[in-house]
Amino acid sequence: MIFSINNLLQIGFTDPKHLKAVVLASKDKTTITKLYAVMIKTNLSAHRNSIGRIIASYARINDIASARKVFDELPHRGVDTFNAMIIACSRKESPFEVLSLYNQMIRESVRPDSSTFTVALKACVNLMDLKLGEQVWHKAVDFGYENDEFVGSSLLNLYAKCGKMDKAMVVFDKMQRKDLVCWSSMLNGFACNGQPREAVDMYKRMQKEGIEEDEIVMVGLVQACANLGNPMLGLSLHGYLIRRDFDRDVVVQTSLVDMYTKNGHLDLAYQLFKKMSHKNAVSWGALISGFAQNGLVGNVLEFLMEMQSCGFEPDSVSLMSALLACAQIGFLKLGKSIHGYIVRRLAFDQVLGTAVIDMYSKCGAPSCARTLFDRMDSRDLISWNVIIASYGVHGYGKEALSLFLQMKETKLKPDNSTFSSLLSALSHSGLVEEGRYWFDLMINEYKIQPSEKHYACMVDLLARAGRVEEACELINSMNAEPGLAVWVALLSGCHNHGKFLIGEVVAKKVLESNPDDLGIHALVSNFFAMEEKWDEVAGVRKNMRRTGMKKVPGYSLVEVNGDLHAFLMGDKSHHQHENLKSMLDNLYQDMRGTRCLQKSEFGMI
DNA sequence: CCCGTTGCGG
Repeated sequence: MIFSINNLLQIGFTDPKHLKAVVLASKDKTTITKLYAVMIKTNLSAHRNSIGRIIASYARINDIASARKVFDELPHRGVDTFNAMIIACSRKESPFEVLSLYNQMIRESVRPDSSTFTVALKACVNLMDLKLGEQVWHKAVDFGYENDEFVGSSLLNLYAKCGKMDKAMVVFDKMQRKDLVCWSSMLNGFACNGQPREAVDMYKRMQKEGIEEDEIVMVGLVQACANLGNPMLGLSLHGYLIRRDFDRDVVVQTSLVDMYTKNGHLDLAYQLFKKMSHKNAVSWGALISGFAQNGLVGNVLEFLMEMQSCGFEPDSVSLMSALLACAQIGFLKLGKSIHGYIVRRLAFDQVLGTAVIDMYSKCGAPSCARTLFDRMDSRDLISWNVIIASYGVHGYGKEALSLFLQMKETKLKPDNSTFSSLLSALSHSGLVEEGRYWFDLMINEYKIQPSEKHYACMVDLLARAGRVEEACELINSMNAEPGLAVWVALLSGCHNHGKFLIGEVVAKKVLESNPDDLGIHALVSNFFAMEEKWDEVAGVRKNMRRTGMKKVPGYSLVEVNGDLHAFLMGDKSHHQHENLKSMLDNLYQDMRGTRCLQKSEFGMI
């Protein structure tokens, strides 16, 4: 039976059967308010969940304040009214309100049900509060919801989002009944926690048990494929998605675009993107960030403009990619205007602010970076890491250390990248003793196991200062087999300080790992040249020509009034080449004349 | 009522 609202408002309604039709039909505030007034007058308001439906109606039109008013005016609140209010707050993403209502229920001895616990757990996920979530779960068990699929999948999701896949796995295996959401929570959890192999295993297990998959499960699988670094697997998955007709979903398409860019197939990513009939801001973000991560700066800027012409204003994700692109090529002028746009149109928050600061640092304006860093409202771990790295790469080891000491005064705990930046800064400034001191403290006080990067920094630090033997001792103390970066740092030290005997062994080690970097081969070649071992030099040179090296040699890029000028080794194509060459010759003569030129005399920009 | 896409650092 269908009733029109006006009809019901006229005749009044006394039958609970009217409720569903009434509330479903109410789409504007005035009607809902009228309905509420009628309900209060009739005995219907006493009917189970009639008021809950009014609250839900207000929530549906996003008028939480009215919903709250109705809720607060009620003399007696049952589980359904509480749930309606809790779900309304959950839609609005107000986890604190959700949990406050949940606590109120417990206090007033209103028995929560499955949906109460489900939504309360989701609030804990939003807050990333594992401890609180586990408390809610224990309460759910007390009330007999241990085997509820909704509560169970929320718990799995809590563990997944907090990076506790081991705990999730224990719960999952003990679950008596699992719905599709439970499976996708696990699969997506593995995919998002850097365990793509386990995600694929989970999918295989699903197939073995005959579970019917959906788009959401497939998104997790695509993400796993993106991180597996197996482009062929990604291609065949895409084929499967087409055959199963799962490829028409925007989210599936966007995750495929992301997968292709992560696997280096930018052409396929763009082809797919072009074919998408509905693109959202996230799709644009995936495309732009994919090209930015692969260093294709021109495309990033082009897409950013195309995005605008399609009616999407640049958001924080696309601008972050644009800033990364500017940082890569030193495009200070564009970086500055993006900074301006962010201040005017968005917010200079922690994440965007840090990206801007990093951009200034990489574009050769470390003092701008520092000024912005000091002006930030709040700084997270990455902000500190960026500013410490900024001083390091510009050769200000002492300042990097001083900022590190300031960071120690905050609540933030330095992590392995903080120490990477610090040690690298100390290394480039020749602060050997400080480097040794903080390296030891990192291990003993901060309990951070030194990684390959840290060892490479330390070997660089010692070898650069000519303490090659000490560097060798450090390498011998390593648990794992040293990687290429360590040997290159050591060889560089041997080259600069004429350590023939050690260098020869190290050069062999470097060549053994078949580096695809031209610069490394050049270093080995230069080392042999210093030893006047011309046969070896010829061998390395021949090898360089024979095997196409992946990494192109370094080149300088200078921006003048918004125009970019690139200079490659031996490249004479610049229109002012002769002028530039004589200018550089003059500068070089001047510098040789000024014997004790200090770095600080260059000043900061 | 529970699960899905993009994003700052070495």
